Amino acid sequence: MAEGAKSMDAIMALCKRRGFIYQASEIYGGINGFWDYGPLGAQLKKNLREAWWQDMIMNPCWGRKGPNGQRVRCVPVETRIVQHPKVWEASGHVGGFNDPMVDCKETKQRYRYDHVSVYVPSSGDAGDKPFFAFMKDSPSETKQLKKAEKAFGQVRTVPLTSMPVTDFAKVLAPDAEKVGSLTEPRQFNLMFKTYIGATASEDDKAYLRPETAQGIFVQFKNVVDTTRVKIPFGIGNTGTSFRNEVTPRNFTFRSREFDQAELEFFCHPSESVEWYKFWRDFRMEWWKSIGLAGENLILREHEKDELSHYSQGTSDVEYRFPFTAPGFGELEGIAHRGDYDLKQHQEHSKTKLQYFDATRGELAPNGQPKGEWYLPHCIEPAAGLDRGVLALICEGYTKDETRPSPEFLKLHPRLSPIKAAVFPLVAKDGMPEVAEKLHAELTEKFWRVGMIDFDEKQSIGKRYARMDEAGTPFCFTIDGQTLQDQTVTVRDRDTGKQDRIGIDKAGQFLVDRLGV
RNA sequence: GCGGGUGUAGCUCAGUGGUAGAGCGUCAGCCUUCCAAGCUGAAUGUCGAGGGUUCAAAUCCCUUCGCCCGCUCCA
Repeated sequence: MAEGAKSMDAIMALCKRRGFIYQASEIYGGINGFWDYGPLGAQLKKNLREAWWQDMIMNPCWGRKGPNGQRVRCVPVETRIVQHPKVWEASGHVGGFNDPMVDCKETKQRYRYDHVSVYVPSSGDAGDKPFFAFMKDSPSETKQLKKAEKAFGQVRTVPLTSMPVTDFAKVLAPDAEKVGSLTEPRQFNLMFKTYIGATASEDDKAYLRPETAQGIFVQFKNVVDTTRVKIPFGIGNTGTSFRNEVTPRNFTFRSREFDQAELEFFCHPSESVEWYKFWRDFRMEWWKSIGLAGENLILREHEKDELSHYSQGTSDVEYRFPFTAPGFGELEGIAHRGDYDLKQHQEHSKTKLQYFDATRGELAPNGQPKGEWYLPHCIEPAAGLDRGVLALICEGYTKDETRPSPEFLKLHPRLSPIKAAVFPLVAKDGMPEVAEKLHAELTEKFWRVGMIDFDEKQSIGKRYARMDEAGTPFCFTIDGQTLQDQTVTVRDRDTGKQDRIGIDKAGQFLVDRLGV
């Protein structure tokens, strides 16, 4: 790698040191899979969410036109973490959110239940001999085949799922020496359970949502009926989701509680593939625009055999995190979901979710279209905000031993929690007073988008270094010359270079660079 | 869930049975006219937690929790 491998330990240390990310409940020993944001992290994440909201909902795709030649239109919703339990039955999360696994008690291997195959005798009766389990395309396949042929002669292959669990006692696991080491299949349901009502019983069972998207589908009809939206249009939803990950890992990357920013874009089936490509490309461009430009970001189109049965295309925006390198980790999935979700909810809720499109259908005698009822197809760009924050921090984290401040965070000015800092070069000769005035002025102007810092303590070098670690892009310094000609120096975080500008131009300088 | 590693100040770590330490950071004062500079001083510790052995445990034993890595899995 050109810039050398970044150390995740160093990044995590900086995150804590500067107040970006803390372990949740740390003073109680921490809690696996949960992370809190400190002052700078909270602001950074808010800025990321805001950027998403602005560029997806308020001014979708920066005002550009979609494949239909018109401006992209999107509206927001905010739906609840707890929904009717049937929502998750309809969505498929209750049934198949995770695959059952079987464990081998002898080898401690874990296998996906539906991936294990078994050699059985063609005759069907194994007598007192074992069944030989194996994993396709693994060494166990040929090894077990030899044993099975020796035992039975003619063999055939059946999936483990077709065998009664009571027969597991006779199964020789793929890499085991003794028979009967496989546990019964265990269902891992990743959904958090909760109970509604103060006298909670099993009958009151509900779930914390595993994704925000379903809230959109469930309210699709209300949005169409009440807000004069016309297809094609999108509905955005952001918020917290929960998944009981088997293995929370890699800092905040796989957390059990995390925030998503999801858009469901509804369109006519005939235009869905074009919209899919449009969103896929825009979402990639968007991540680049906020600072993930470079070879660490890729758009990966799923292979045909990776696609869900209903999908005509899915791609992931993936970032090369230090812990995934040389591989990549998913930041966002852009999926063509067809009409799968609306159809599911239509069936389960017995509520008509079809859309009446007055611009389509045959022409009536008066020349107007008769209209067409259809279930819209849906394009789903679903981003992980915590993963986004982590990617921004990893990408921004830079180590350069030749600098006076060897560690710094190259955050895009639009995302940086502290937008600028104001320093008196020394805390005397009237400089603090001038600096405080500028600080107040800039705060007044920029508090909506981020913090403006003021610091007069210690040496100027330490103050620059602190701001470098916080990812603050610009520092204004009041010096002796300021008092004579009303100019200040502005220092660039990434280059350390300084320019001198009029003190009255500082605000405009930031406006030009913050993307506000 | 399994295996390996690890846990001492905000951070990085030293401390192998006998008074809890260092560097950096932080804070205060002095100094200082541009890059973690210098001087002086200060604060900060359930030694991850619980139990055991011992006259005495950060140190030995058991249990447990968190984090990191691998397996597995996955957005």
